[in-house]
Amino acid sequence: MPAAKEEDFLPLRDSVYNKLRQAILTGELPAGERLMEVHLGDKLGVSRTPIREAIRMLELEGLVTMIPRKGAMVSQITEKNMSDVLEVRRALDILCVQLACERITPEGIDELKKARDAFEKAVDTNDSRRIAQADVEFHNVIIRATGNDRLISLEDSLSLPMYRYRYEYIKDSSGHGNLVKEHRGIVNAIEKRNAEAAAEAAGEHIDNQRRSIIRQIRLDREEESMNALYGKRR
Amino acid sequence: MPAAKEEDFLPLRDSVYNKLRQAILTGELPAGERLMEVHLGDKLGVSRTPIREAIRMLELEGLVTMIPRKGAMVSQITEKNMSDVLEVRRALDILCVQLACERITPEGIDELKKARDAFEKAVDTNDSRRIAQADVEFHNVIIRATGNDRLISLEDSLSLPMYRYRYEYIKDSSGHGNLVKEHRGIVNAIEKRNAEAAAEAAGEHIDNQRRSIIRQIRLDREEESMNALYGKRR
DNA sequence: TATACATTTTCTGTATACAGGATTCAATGG
DNA sequence: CCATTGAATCCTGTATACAGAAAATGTATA
Repeated sequence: MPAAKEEDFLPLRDSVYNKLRQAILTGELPAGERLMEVHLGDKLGVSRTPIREAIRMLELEGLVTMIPRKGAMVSQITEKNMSDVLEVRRALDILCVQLACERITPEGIDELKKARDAFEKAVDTNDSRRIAQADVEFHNVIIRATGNDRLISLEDSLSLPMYRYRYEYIKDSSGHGNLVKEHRGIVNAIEKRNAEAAAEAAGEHIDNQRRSIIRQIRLDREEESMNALYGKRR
Repeated sequence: MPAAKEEDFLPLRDSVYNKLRQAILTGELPAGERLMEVHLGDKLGVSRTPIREAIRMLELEGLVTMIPRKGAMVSQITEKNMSDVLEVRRALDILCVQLACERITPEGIDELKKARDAFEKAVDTNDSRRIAQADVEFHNVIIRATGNDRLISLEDSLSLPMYRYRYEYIKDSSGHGNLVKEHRGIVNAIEKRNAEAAAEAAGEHIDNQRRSIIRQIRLDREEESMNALYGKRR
């Protein structure tokens, strides 16, 4: 046998879950959109059963809201909501770098530096999509270095809701070199295993992110109310 | 109409979810137990559909583990696992008290003091069940005072896995008055809105909890291997 | 006795059927 | 012209049916 190729079986519910998740995060399914089971079913070519199970999962993650006997809808993103998530993420991101300082292996440090360099290269290209991807990978290296599985999965699900604002955030920050500077600071602190400095750098990093995202939400809301004024509500 | 009595409709899936959750946390469904859909179905008098949806939710919470095409089982509690959860909870508990210092209202402080007193009274009775309940309520007051909905629901789901050890932990600590002392420290710090002191007190509180739980897990494991030695495996 | 293979059983995964609550819209009465 | 009611429709909640994978069991052969 060439390699471990077993267990590549993916239940439909998971495939549906991923697709819906993606659609919500990219805005293809906008906030407030109703998720009707039959409709989604024939759009995705599956029956209601996997759809329902996927919705149950999205519900527990907070991406969709259920009203009994009424149905599911894409959760509204409010400033409060996002602010709550960011508050939690701030604490967990700091925990991540602190743990990374204790536990990262030499290979982990190499990996981290590679991720940092890849990120800087991506910034040079000015390709938002690539920058975003490199940014995610950078953070993933740190998160994995904690070795804490629960933390890994929590970070994953708490990052989700803000993916919609990622591009704007990157456009905001990458031009000024802020992101690059912040990443360097984090890497340096972790390499020296200086938990305090790492915590500070990570805290600043997410505070900047918060500012950018909150500003974006306010812009969106403004635009929305303008549209409403001009009767552009669909 | 006498009062708002609407929306007391609870889908079966939620009822099943609660029952299974309870059964897992009380140990009625021990770790490793397979959750078979038809079996649970006729035990609870419902069809497979609500069972499956409840299992999807428990899975995302980490209480059950799925193996594709094999089925679901109650998640094994390992020391690593619990340690991961406690590590995250430590960060979040500290965040809770810090936020509470900023945001708690005068009424919140009253409520907190009441919860503290109720807890002390419960300790006097030496009734573990009652102590546990008062302890949960005490923490809930603090958590609610943060006003952060995401934090509230996360704390809820992160507390779950350790409910199994709660009684032992309380027997460990309440005798020595540790718990009472720690709670007092937390209340004092929050009342003075001294975030730093509150953080320290909360950190110590959960560190003690951790010690007790880890010790308990090791005891359990020892006992288990003894049973295995004597052929008491079922 | 042990091993390999066929068979049967037992579950999960997925689709579909059926019942009842909610919503809509039009007809009717004020 | 507006409010009310009732039927038609839509959609969720729940049950059930069917197909295929995995495990268990049994059987034959070395």
